Amino acid sequence: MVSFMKTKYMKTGKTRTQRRAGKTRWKLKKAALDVFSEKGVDAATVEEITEKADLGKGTLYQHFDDKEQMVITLVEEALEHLIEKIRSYDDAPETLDEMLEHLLDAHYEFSVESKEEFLLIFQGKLLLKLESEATEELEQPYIRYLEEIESQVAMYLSPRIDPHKIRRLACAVAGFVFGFFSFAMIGMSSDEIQTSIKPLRRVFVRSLSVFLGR
Amino acid sequence: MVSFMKTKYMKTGKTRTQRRAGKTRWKLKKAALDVFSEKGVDAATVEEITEKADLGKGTLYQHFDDKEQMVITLVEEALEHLIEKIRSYDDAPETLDEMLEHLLDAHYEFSVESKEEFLLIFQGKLLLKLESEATEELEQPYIRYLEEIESQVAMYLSPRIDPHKIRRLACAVAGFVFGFFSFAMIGMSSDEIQTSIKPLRRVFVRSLSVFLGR
DNA sequence: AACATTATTGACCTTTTAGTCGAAAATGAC
DNA sequence: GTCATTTTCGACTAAAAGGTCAATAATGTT
Repeated sequence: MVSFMKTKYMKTGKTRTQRRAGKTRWKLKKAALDVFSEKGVDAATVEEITEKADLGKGTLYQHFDDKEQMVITLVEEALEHLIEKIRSYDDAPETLDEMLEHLLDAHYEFSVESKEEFLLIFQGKLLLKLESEATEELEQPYIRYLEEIESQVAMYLSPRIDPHKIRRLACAVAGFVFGFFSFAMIGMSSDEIQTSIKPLRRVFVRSLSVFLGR
Repeated sequence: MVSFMKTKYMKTGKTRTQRRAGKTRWKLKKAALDVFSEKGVDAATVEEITEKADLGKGTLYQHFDDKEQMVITLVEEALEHLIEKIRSYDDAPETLDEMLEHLLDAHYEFSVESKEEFLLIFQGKLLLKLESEATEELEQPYIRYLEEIESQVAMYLSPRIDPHKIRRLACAVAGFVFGFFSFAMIGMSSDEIQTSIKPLRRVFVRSLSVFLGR
């Protein structure tokens, strides 16, 4: 019988069994993220994931309903991380331009530091447009992400500005970043990408700023 | 025995049998494009395609080696169409700005007129980044597409301009367009997309133009 | 230690799907 | 019309992959 937690586990609130399960879940997510970003969500197989995680196949189904649920979980978390990145800055941007630059930088850094999650977000976005059962569940976190960008930008704008206009701006920022990198990965070396983003960022920011009527 | 073409077929150079086969191939491509853009390349099955084309399964394998080969063919054709769209304009752009605006317009119109091909191009680009056997064969047409943008733009620039800079510009144009629409499709109605692209286009063009040192 | 609970396992079952092939249909040549 | 050639067809095979579950291992409780 479980009754309630023994005193010796009060510190972490977790028994060893729970920690083991937690670690297993983590290993599964890590492996899945790797495989998804490497081969694509659809092409990835459950066995590849469990193999990479060095776990039995059944274990995955202990922790997740199915592959689709797993994708949703990972996309949600990835977008959460991206949002965190967007929210955190060393020193707060003082002008709209600075904020826009920060946004592009945050995306760029995220694409470098968390390449796997970046690729997953990109894939998930595509899945959204394609007929899929999970569309609604998957759409939610993307909306939240766009809203985060909007709210960050809105701070620098008159409250009377057309919300649609801000939405367009958010789409433009997200689209430009994801789109540019995706094309850049085809036609440019990673060095070139790095040196390219700086000057392009400046002009892009300038144009967005103008777009918002500054 | 076939010997050589009879006079009555000299006009088209095709017998009725050949025309039938040609039409069948066309129906297969059309159906595949629909299914690929609707459910995604990976999720699409061969039977869905032949079903939609109202043809037997074996027929597909008469015309294409396999699904992958089919994807490559369709992506190549789609990019060819996009390139044609880029090349054709009512009256030739006179300035760099006009050319850049034309480029964005061409992409936008293409995304509306040939939504299926647009989505396929988008998917193919993603496949490129993911581990895939067809990577090289698929990469080629995308490079050609980027080069087409570059050559269009180069006409308005001093020949001494850094080729890398033009490549960056091409990536930016392609990335912005594909990325923006992809995100716009999540967060905006198609009316909003349409009214959004105009003002964004102008400022984006302006900033690209500045980027090129004009 | 003995027993209860929870987590893990991988052989197994089932469904799906790519790809094949001999038969049938359509067309061409005479 | 008759026979050759090309195209189409769909039942069939084999392989792959998702998902299940009874057995096993690890941990928790007394």
